[in-house]
Amino acid sequence: MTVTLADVAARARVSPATVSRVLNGNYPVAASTRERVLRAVDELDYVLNGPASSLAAATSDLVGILVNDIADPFFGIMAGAAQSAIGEGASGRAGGEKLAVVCNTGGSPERELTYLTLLQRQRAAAVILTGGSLEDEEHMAAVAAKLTKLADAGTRVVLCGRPPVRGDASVAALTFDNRAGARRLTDHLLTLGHRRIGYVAGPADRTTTRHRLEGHREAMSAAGAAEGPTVHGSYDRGSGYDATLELLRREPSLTAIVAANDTVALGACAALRDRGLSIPGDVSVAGFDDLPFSVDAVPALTTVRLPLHEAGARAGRLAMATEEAQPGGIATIPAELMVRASTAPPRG
Amino acid sequence: MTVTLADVAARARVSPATVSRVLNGNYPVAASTRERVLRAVDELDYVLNGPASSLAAATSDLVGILVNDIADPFFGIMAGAAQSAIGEGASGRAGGEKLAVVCNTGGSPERELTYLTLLQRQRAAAVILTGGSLEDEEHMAAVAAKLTKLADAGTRVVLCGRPPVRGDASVAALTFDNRAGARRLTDHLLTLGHRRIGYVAGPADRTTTRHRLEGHREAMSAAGAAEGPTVHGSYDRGSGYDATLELLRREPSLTAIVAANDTVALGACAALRDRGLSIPGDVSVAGFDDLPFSVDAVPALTTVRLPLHEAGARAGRLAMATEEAQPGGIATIPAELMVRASTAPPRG
DNA sequence: TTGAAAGCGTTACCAA
DNA sequence: TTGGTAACGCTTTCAA
Repeated sequence: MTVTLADVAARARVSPATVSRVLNGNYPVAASTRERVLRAVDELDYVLNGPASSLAAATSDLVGILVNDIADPFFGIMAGAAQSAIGEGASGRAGGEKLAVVCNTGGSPERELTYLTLLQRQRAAAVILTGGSLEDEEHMAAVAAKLTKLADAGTRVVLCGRPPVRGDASVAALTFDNRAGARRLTDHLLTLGHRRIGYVAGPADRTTTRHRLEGHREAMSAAGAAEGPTVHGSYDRGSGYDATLELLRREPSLTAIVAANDTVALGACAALRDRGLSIPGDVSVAGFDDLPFSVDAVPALTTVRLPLHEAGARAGRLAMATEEAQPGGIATIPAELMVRASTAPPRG
Repeated sequence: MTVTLADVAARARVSPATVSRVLNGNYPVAASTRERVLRAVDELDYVLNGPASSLAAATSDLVGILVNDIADPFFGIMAGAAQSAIGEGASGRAGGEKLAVVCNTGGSPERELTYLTLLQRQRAAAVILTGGSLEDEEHMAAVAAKLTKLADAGTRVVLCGRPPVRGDASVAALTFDNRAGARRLTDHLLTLGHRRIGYVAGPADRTTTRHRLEGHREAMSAAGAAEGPTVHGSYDRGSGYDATLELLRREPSLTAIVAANDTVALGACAALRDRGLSIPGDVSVAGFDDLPFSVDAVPALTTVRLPLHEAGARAGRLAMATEEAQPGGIATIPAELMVRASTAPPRG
């Protein structure tokens, strides 16, 4: 029923081995032979059997990209960039096409492990984990073990925007300087004269949450400003909305709010509007990330710009083990403050 | 080096066949035997070899989800929902875990076909195509041929938010009523008294673009309103921004703008703000889709709500061939007008 | 440069 | 309920 390599070989009057070599382009094949084979492939409309190929070669052309929330543009941008980088490097087997697969963990540690197992089962060529990690000893150990096993089996592992795995030189990491970013974000508000600053944080048990909060506090104490109220929530808009209302309840005199990411910042803005407060007239808002809609949607939002495209592309290239490949290497992408719109100084 | 089924069998003192049966849960196995096998699996930390399994079973547990733009929350929501639906139906082989893989075509017809080939090569269990399709005879024929081939090979194919393939009863389709949605959106503005309405359309060669534009025009002519200016662009924010400026240039007296989707609508709002126009005081904006940030980000945006979650979940279930699976069936999800915030009537 | 043949690790059919 | 054993379709030495 289905066309196999043998059929193509018969039609081209060569051995299956030769067809395989033509398709993979790894071995020298006479030009005339190659052409005959390719014609046969075309005429028979032959499509390589991936599983069979992967079984024999002990590796597949699947590249897994794990994200915490596929509906969040933050991850979309990184995944898209990584995917492009992977596609460009096309040089593998059978046409060199890699299949970049985006896996949505939804922030659940179980699903994260499940996907890693699934990718391990598929003998994935590479795995890229994006975004912050859960700060749970047991889970981190489980993930670390899994990643080591993957790496040992020949799968390239890259962490992007997630802290490196201690003591594993086979896992490459690319991190964001969350602490410095949050510091600069807060510094900006302090420079404008704000002193009563509230903080909307992410989930308490995530690395990004902790690092950003630490950076914020460093800036506050360095400036001699009293630490304002902090409310934790998940990294989404609804959470930013609720947390902001809570901040205002605790401290009605706030003149600025720092949000753990842009999506949260949007929620904060919505809450402020609903409270009848103008932005940034009454309260200024600052957020992390670099989401495409933040500039337009929120006229006066200060944002730390994370080079998502670049990071994603770089992770993709690392995963493909090309020029930059340095397993075990740790590169940190510095947070770069960028005032996307002038946040106003406090009134009075 | 790596642990195989045979290793597990030896350790559990049973045959490989039995181990396979335990792992797949398809055949009756004595409870005591099962337990012995599972213990061995655990002790050896065995992970099934996916490619080998897929080769022997002639099918894999991969489910492909093609999206036009992974950074667009619209697709993220659909992909996430489909993925959940797929995960729930866990009943397949080897633990029943399906690997949902999201493939980003970037709207490129070539990449769309490439991904379909890749999924065909992987012997994917199902493929879900989301979003509008390019209206190009040649490309549509190529995709239709590919889909038919996939379906013939046992891959379930589902179209979600994309017009059905003519004459192929093996491909299930789930469509949005784009025409009626656009009509109701425009009707809403007309009812408020708007007469000078501009339209920001998507790319000229997409089905969604055409259907929505047709619905808009139907509403205009039915109300006896003169057709306003239309500008085409891609389905992103920057495009909405530019198109809006162009609309205002052509027709400074516009009192309302209809955008082909919410992302575009956000761009339109940004442009209006930059022009010093208040929304909806000077100009009202209406958009398609149901993006999570539209309500908060844009105070007065009228939106046609597409039941994305439901559609995605349903597509996922269709793909899994569970209760609703009706290959060849065509289900249409009606557009439902939902005023998310009161769009204002025109001034004067 | 090409061919022959031995795997690769599972599944599924046929017996027992 | 379990075991034996052909496939499954490709890759890759080893020879020629």
